[in-house]
Amino acid sequence: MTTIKDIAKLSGYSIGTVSRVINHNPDVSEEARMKIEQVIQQENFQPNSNAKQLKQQSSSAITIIVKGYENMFFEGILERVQAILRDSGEEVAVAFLDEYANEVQYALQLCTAKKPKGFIFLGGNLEFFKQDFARIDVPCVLLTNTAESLHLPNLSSYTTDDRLAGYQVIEYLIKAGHREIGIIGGSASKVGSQVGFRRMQGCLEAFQENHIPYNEETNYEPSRFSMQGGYESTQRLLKKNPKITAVFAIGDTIAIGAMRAIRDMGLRVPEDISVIGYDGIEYSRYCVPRLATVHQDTDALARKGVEDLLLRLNYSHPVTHEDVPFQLVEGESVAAPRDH
Amino acid sequence: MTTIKDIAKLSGYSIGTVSRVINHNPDVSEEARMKIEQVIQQENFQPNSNAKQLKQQSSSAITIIVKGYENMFFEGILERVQAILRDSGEEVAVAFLDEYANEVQYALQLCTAKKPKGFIFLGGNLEFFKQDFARIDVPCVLLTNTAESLHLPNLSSYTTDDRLAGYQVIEYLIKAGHREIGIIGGSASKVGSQVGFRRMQGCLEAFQENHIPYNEETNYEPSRFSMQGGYESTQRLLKKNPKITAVFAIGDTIAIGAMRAIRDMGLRVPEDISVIGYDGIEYSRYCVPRLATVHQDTDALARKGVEDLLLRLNYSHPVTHEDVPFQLVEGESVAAPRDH
DNA sequence: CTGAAAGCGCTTACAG
DNA sequence: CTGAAAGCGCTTACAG
Repeated sequence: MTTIKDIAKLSGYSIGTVSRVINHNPDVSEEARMKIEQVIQQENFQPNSNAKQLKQQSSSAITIIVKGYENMFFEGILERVQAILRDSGEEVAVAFLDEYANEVQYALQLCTAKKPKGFIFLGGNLEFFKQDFARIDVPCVLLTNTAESLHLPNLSSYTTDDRLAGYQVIEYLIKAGHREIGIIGGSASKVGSQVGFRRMQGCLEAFQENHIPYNEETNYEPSRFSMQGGYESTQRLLKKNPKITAVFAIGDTIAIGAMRAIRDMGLRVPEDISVIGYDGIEYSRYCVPRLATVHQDTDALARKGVEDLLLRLNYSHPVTHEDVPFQLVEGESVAAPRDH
Repeated sequence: MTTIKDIAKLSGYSIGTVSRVINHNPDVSEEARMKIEQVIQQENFQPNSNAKQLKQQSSSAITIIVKGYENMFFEGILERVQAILRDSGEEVAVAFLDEYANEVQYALQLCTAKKPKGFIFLGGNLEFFKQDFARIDVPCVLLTNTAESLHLPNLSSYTTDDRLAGYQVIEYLIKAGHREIGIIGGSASKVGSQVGFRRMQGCLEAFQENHIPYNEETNYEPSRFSMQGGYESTQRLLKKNPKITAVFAIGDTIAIGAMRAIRDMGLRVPEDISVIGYDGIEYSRYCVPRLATVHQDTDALARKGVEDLLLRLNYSHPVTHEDVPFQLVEGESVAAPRDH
């Protein structure tokens, strides 16, 4: 293996100077830089990251923490994030956690064990960030939730405007003629920091503004972000409230389960029950019927998140909190209710 | 941060002995071991992996290479593999590659750059392994393809018996009454080492044994492992051969695209065209109609692959090549052809 | 069974 | 602008 020593010998400079060239230290003569870079090129030299990290007392890996299994939406972002990071030459570690696990606690643990140089959270519960994030001292980015209100010094966040999107979904269903609308997904709305809470807030606003009654008891059912969760919750919801004509599943994965449940109850989508999802995963464009949904801009989320992290990793750059645009896709799964 | 030095001081032994305890070296007195382990416990000491790896000249990360994007089947395995590895305290890096990329070349690159201590390949082209794998000297496991015939000294493999499963799929369709069967997916069958080739082999055997004509020109269409690939290929296939009454998509993701394409051509599944997939992803149980498919045992694949790797990483353990059982799931997407 | 010591490949004050 | 040297935290012959 070629080491910095070889490069030093070959270039005629000391390893100190070679190290400076590698790390873009400005205190190197143009001449030395040229020569050393040429040798590095020619030898195809890669600095040993273990040695580097040992000195710098940190690991080279950026860790991506994904909340929830079988979450196709997050997996789409994950793939993008990983690809961009890889192209930037960064090492990427990935951890999948249960959607109810404490991701900040987990990150904290990793910090003492492996000292990653940064984190990207795919999904996150603000409550956990409020409690424990202060002890994390590496740059972090939260995707699909906003941490603006927390004012943490090393946490950026990028998200869809969930409140607005939730509002538009309900408005859309109301305009289609629905009055008895069910909502599925997320934990009980009291838990103010889970994904889905802001979506729910937007929904409530839309109900109020349109004077449509909404009763959490009869029109809401919590669900995990999974097909099975959606399946079971939908059955419970429609059993306890048979008047419902439209269902808003706050994740496409949930919506898939919902559509299957409706079908298994002998009803049809959208003729008997309309369904609208959230996320805009690829599958929403292929299922039968095509799913109405809120399409989140996976690409922008991934790109902005990574750019932000890289910037803050390498320079002193302020944290950012930004909404990325979304799009309500009409699909084929929403129709006017039967009676209208 | 507590280091091995602190533990040495606190326990009254030298750092050498502490290191031996950490690494389960048998040449340590019971007394020393007890005392040192107690101090490690009490201080919650984690050895610095960078220092360790620097000495041992390898990185601590096990790298998982996933071939193909939006491959829900691989993502299911990935999540399992990652979780098991994490519970074993291993660091896990992940790389998603295009399904046609050269994964061995990529692994080779990583070997010089980061020196991972092992690889798990999710999907792999045997051709690439044949060409370049010899230069990889860390333990590797290939999942969903068999490398038995390659006789590589550090490559185990676990897979479904694709040939047999392919055989059973065609047999099943024939028993259902189909004579004009289309196959979608994989590269041209000449490329003998891609996923899908062995599935195809099984299909051909079944056709022959049952004296059903099969013509690659008119009954086959290649496709990427993606919904869009499946969608487009199915349209091409059914246009060039309208007599087809059943389609075998060699991946569920492809099958999803196929079902959508059939629908968009004004036909119904399974009334007009039967569809059967491969993989048994979760979604196959939720789509409408439920997808007939070959259910691969994700869990066994993940578990056996990881166990094998860990064993070979920590002890001298021989490579293994094993088939895991599969199951043909009938679903709702296959029916007798119209004319029968 | 144990300790002292060399060394893994790098970075970074320090001195010049 | 450059080099010599210390040191990051660990492992592992070596000697005893």
